[in-house]
This record gives sequence, structure tokens and C-alpha cells, in this order.
Amino acid sequence: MPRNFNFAEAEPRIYNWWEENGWFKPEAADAEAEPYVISMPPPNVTGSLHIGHALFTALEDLMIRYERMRGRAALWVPGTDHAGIATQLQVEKMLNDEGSSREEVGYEEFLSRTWQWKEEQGGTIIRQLRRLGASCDWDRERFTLDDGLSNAVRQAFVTLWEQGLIYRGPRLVNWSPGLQTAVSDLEVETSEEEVTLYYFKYPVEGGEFLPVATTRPETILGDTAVAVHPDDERYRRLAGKRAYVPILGREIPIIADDYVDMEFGAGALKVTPGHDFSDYELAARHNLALVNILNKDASMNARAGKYVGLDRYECRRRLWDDMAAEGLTIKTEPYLTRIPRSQRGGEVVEPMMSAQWFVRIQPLADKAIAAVRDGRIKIVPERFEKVYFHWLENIQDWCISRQLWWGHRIPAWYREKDGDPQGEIHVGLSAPAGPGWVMEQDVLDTWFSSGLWPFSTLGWPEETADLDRFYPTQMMETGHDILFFWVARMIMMGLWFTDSPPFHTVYLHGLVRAEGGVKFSKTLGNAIDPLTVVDELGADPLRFTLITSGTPGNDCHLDETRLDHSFRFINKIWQMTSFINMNLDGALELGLPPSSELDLPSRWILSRLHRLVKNTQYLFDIYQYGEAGNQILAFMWDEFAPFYLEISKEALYHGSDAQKDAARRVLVRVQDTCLRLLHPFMPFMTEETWRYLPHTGDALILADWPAADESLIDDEVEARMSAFLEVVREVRNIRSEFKVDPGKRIAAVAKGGPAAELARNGQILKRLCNVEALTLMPDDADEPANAAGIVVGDLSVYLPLEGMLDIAAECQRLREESAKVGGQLARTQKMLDNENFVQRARADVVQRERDRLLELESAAAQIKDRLASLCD
RNA sequence: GGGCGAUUAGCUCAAUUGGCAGAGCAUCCGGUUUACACCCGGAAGGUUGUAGGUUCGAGUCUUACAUCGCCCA
Repeated sequence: MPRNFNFAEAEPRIYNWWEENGWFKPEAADAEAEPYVISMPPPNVTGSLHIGHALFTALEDLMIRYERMRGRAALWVPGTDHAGIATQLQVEKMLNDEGSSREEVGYEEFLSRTWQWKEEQGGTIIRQLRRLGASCDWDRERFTLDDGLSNAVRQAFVTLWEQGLIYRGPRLVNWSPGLQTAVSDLEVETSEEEVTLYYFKYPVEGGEFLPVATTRPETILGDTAVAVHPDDERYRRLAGKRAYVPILGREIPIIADDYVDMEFGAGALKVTPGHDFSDYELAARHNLALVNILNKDASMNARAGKYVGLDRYECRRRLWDDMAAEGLTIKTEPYLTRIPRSQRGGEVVEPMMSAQWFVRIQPLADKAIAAVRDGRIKIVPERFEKVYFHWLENIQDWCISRQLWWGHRIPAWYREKDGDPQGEIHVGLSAPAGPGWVMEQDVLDTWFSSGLWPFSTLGWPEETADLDRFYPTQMMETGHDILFFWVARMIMMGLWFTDSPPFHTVYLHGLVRAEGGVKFSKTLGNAIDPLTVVDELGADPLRFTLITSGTPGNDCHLDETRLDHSFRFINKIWQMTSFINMNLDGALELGLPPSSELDLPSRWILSRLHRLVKNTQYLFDIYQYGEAGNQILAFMWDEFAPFYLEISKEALYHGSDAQKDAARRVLVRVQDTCLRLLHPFMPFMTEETWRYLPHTGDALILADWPAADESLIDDEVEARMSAFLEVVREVRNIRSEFKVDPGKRIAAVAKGGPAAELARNGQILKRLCNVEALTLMPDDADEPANAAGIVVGDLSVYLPLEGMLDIAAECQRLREESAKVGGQLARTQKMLDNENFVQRARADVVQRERDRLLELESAAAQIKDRLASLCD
């Protein structure tokens, strides 16, 4: 066995071996195996792997590998989405670098260039997922613009249209002037920014003025009313009169509405229904006109009078100057308000009237609410269910059209009627017959296709064998930041089109952040590049660290020192296997000898192991993978390696054939079980290492997941062993305290209840603290002279340290020990003296305290005796 | 304004129905013991954000507050 795990060589080799053998496919399981399916939330085809991708890959691969080992027909469907805006921007940038543009090359050429780009660059992220060990079924990889998925999109659109759930019409939408497309509410992010609040005088008939404040003066040009509060003593008398739009002089009404906030600004409100969502609703109540003053690039249009053609911000300055010249301005002041920006470009989004396609979403939302409400879908952690309900209960119709070229073109055709070029609309799977039909240019929101992903990837709307066998899927694992984008929409679409929840469980992970909770970003230079980590340390440490660094739903602050620790853990396991491997000798019968033939340390480690398996199972059942990983590590590094492995050397090097055989079988069993438990966390190293242990079966990836054997869990054995290990710790301390050469073998004398058993298991002290010979002494015998003493419960161990013992130091040590035990004794005594505790606490808790009391009393008495004889 | 989360060792995080608060890194001391110096043996480090409440018992349940973060208006 090589000295170290060569991950750089092994990872690609093992990955190819798995894949070539078809073990990533559900067909690797028995034909009648129950399916377990995850459809990977598709990353952007433009993307390259970042730490968030690494986290979802680690988690989903863990789930898939775990279920595969449990015998399920595990299927992880991979793929990418076409990321309409992001991809189009990439290709436009490329054209721009060539001195060209989208418009210049034209629609057909642009699309062909984009496909070309996708073919060349789009595979990047998929290749990167492989490096992490993702055991996806690559034969079932999908892309949202594939023929099959495009067909699903058309089918879904047409169905919703026929059901009256899709409509088209002019509405106020979030408009991105840079991208020149509508975007949905979810694609707009608002954040608090400091802007200027402009106070000015609205001219009113009769020469009066109404004071009004706004953060966007240019929208004055689109005002169609001024509103005052009906209870406002100052201004309500003006309601019903006429006002005049500054500079333009356009006549508009003054209305009264209790929507007006009398406290805000100057007390009156300008109403701009064409460019403000609240004003739009207000206008609807009062039948106000609607004026659009912006072009698609947010320059001013002809309705802006002399400002036509100016950029919105330039117009703002000029108009304000002109108003100042006319004496209409009052003052400006700094003001904090929430500014809507495009999630993609970061530019300020403008509410604008535009003809768009919408999904009437409430009926779909109602079904989605019900499915979670009645438990057909479970969200982990549960608290996100509240967030989910709140969003769906207040959902707005979904603007699904985008003025882009890259995407699913909306299956609608227009024909001129009565002079309106779009007077007639046809929606269908194919173009209508007859002349004069022109296809809709707009494409659909990328998330429309993502919503169909869990079933469109399996063949829907065709009734394929995969759809029949693997749908509904089991698990949707993704970040909590996409609960609305993806999960909610998948649930709505899934329930609507397939009548089934698309998955039964939603597991939401948190965001990965840098130390101190700082977001990873390229500009800050604090980004951890997962591929760099894989190059330097391998995929396993990255995966193990990501999974053990946090808890479900909570953001995790990734600490790079943990990557090192995981890396060293992998080395540790390798060395453990190496030790076992080099101590095997010829054929080994697999399986364990009967418990009755095993020594105490063996029964102890098997008990600990099965307790670990049981805990791990429990933790997996409640999705606490991180804690499971940490417990497995703790078991291996803190119990198995330092104690059992060391103790077993006595049998391996000096034992009888039977003892050697027993030790080997226990070592192999424990290590094998741990490797199985760890395989979903760190697949490469475990697979490679496992081959060096005696085993049946082709590969660890297909090996059975361990089941806890309750009959091997033995509280009493664990208690006795842990007392002996306590003796070991004490002996080590004493040796250290009295500067006994670590290589010097010493003798010990023991008395008390478990002394005989400790003597029978001499290898424990011999191997762990270099005590060569343990002899028993009668319980009533006097303690040896010049000896340091250890008391654990009713067991006393003496270390005759001829010439090395410093009586004063030993007395000091004993007094400290006495004080410590005394404190514990007092605490336990106090608890047991409390009648309320004895009567009301759980029986096992009380019993534990009683046992502890006896032990402590015994220890205290022995320490006292010892102090009396040695120190008084 | 409404909702959610976090607050535990210097830093990053755990703590399974409430039952003696634990790891890693960093710090300090000691070690080339035949699997591993990518290691081993030890030590130190805490009023679990603050103030109340429930309970025999609270990091855990509850109320209020503080600070930070996220989501929604």
C-alpha cells in the first residue's frame, strides 16, 4: 500500500472506473429496487464552479450515494439551464469585443453564435462537477433548451393559455433600460440608498401652490394628478381644483385620497401612474389618465416636451434648473429610500407600461400552498415553510415574457386586424395556417422552464418509461435563496401539470460565506475557488469540510483551516488502513467471532462502533449530515486509532493465532464500517482505501450501508473500558509529572473491584502507558511505599516509582485530586439531597447520579486513606 | 413597518426528546514509542449577548431588550 493517498492520480482514475461501470445509473440497482431521485437544480450554462456549487454538489452527492448504498435505484439527473439574460450578455460582450453587436449580426446569426458559444463554453461547469465526484447519471443530462425540454415548455404554455391562466396585456412592469427587457419582481433587488428629496411647488388654479416632494423629479412630466389627504386641514379645500404640470403646463386634477401620507415630504402627493406602482393603483381608483414619458432605454420621449431625447438623469437636472428659474423649487435634502435595481445589471429599474405576458398565478399557488400545508411536501428546515406560505399567499401575477433573443420563444402568433398589427392572437404548439401570421418575438423567463425541470428532464409531456419510474422525485436540494425562484415554481408547475408534488422533501442549505460572515466576492479577493482546493488538497477534503461546517438552512462561514484538518483526517484514515493492511497475513475469514470469544477492548470498540452507526443513522434521518460527519471523525480519531489500534498491537505482535485472528477481524470490521459511513462524504479516498481491506463486492460505491447491531452495544463494557482508559490517562499524567522517561517500562499494583479484569487485559496498560506488569494485591493490603496512586471509582492503581517519586509533589497532587473529587461529590450529593430531583427527574438520570455518588465516595475514601498514610 | 435567523473559548463552528457546555485552528508544555511529524501525549482558555419567567434541572422552552445578518412590504 502506498505511503500516502495520491489524490491527484486516484480521483480521475476512480471516477472513470465508477462511470464506465455504469454505477452512477439507477440500473446498477436491482430491477425492483425502489427509486431515489434528485434532479439537480440546474446551474447556469454560463457559470463556472464557485463554492456554492461545490456545497450543493457535496450535499446532493452525499444523499445519492447514501441511498445507493441502501439499495435504492439512485438517480441524480444533471443539467444546466440556458440563463437567458446572462448568456445573452456574454455573447453580446463577445460581439462587442469584435466591434459588432446583436443588432448588426441579426437574429438568426446571433442565435447561432450563442449556440456555438454554449457548445464550446457551456460544458465547463459540468466538467467541474465531475471533479468533485458527482455521481450523476450523465446519460440523462439535460439542457433547458433541448428539444424535449423546449417541447415541454411549449406544452405548458399552451395548456396554461387554454386554461385561461396566461394573458397578455399592457401592464406596469419592472423595466430594465440597459437590457431593454421586462424583468419579474424576483429579479429586482431593492436596497436602501441615500438620494435627494426634492421639494417643489405645484401650481394650482387661482395662483396658489401645493408643496410636493419627490425623489424623481423627471417623473413630474408624467404626472396625471396631485393628491391630498381628505383629512388634511391645510389642503383638502383644493381637492377638485386643477393643477398644472410644471414647465409643461398640462392641466391635471387635484384628488383626495387617504392613501396620501400627510407626514411625508410636504404633505401632498404627485401621482405618476405610468412610472410608479403605488400611483398606478391610486390612478385606477380615480380613473386617472396614464402618461408614459420614457423610451425603452430610459431616455425621455415626446411626452416630455422639450426634454425629449434626454437621459432620465440629465432630464432630472435640467428640469429642476428650469423649475428653479420659474421659482417653483423649495428645497432639497438628503433622503434614505429603497432603490430598485436589476439583479443582473445593477442598473436602476424603471416601472414602465409595457405589453407583456403574465401567468395568473393564484390558482397554481393555492395548490402549492396546500401541498406543503397537508404534508405531501416537507421543507427542511421547517421554518422555511412560513417563508414559503407568506410568499405564495401574497403572490403577484408572474411576468413571464422577456425581450431577449436567447430563450424559449413564446408560441404565439399575431395577425393584423382592424389596423392593429396584433389584433388577432393565436397560441398553439405550432404556427396557425393562413397568411399574415407573425410569431411573437419575446422569449420566456428562464425560470419558466426551470419550473418544469423535475419532470421535463424525465421526458414530460411524453409518457416515457423514465417519467413513469422516476417521477415524482424524492428530494429537492438547493439554497434557501432560491426558494421562490425554483422551489416554489417547481412545486406550482409540478402539481399543476402532473398532479403530483414534484418531490417529497425540500432540503435548503445556507450560503457559504467567508470568515466573519463576509460574502465571497472576486473584488474582495476572499473567494475560495473550489477547483484550486481540489487541485491542492483533493475533492474529498473540500466536500467533508463543506458538509461538516454548518447546519441545515444556516449560512456557514468557511474556515480554511478546516480544509487542512479534513485533509489530515484523510491521511489519518489512510494510515489506519495501511496499518491494518500490513498486519493482515494471508486469507482472513470475514465476519466477527462470537462476542464471548472477544476480549474487553474488542467488545468495547464494537459497542462504540455500533453506537456510532446508530447515531449516524439517526442524524441522517434528520438531515444532520454535518454532525454525523463530525461524530464519525471523532470516533475514528479519538477512540479507534489511539486506543483500539494501539491495544491490538499486543495481540498482533505477541498474541496466539486465535488472538491475532480476532484482532484482525475486529480491526477490519471497524475500519470497513467507518469507510462505508464516510463514503458519501469523501467518496474517492474511501473507495481507494477500501480496496486494501478484505472485502466482498466490486466497489465501495455499491457496498451496503451499515446497520447498527443493537446486540453489540453494551453499556457495561463501555463503562468498564472507560474506567480503564481513565486509569491510562492518570498513569500518563503521573509519568509526565514525575518525568519518567517515556520509553521506561514500569510496573503497577492494583486492588479493588475491577482490578482482576484490568490485570487480565494487561495489553491496555502495556500499550497505552507502557506499564509492563500489573500485579494484584489484596483489598486489605497496605499500599506500597514510594508509590504514586490513582483512584478511579473503587479501583486503585499504584505505581512504585523507586527514586523518582517526590513525596511532596505526590501529596500536592493528591490534595488537588481530593479537592476535585470533593467538589464533584458535593455537587452530586446536593442533587440527590434534593427531593424534588429524586422524585421528578427521569429514573435513569437519578440512577446515574446515584452510581456516580458511590464511585465518588469510594474514590474520596481511598484518596483520604492515601493522604493519611503518605502525607500526614 | 412585518417575518426569519444568529449571538457559545481569541477565530470558525458543534451540542440528538431540557440532564456534568465540546471540536478544529491559534496559544503553551512535552515527545523521532516499529500506521501516521499530514503525527503522538498533555495544558490553558466559558457567568452560553442582557434582564426576567417556567422547571428538581435551561445553551436548549418562554417574555422583553440589544447587536448583526437575511427575506418581504
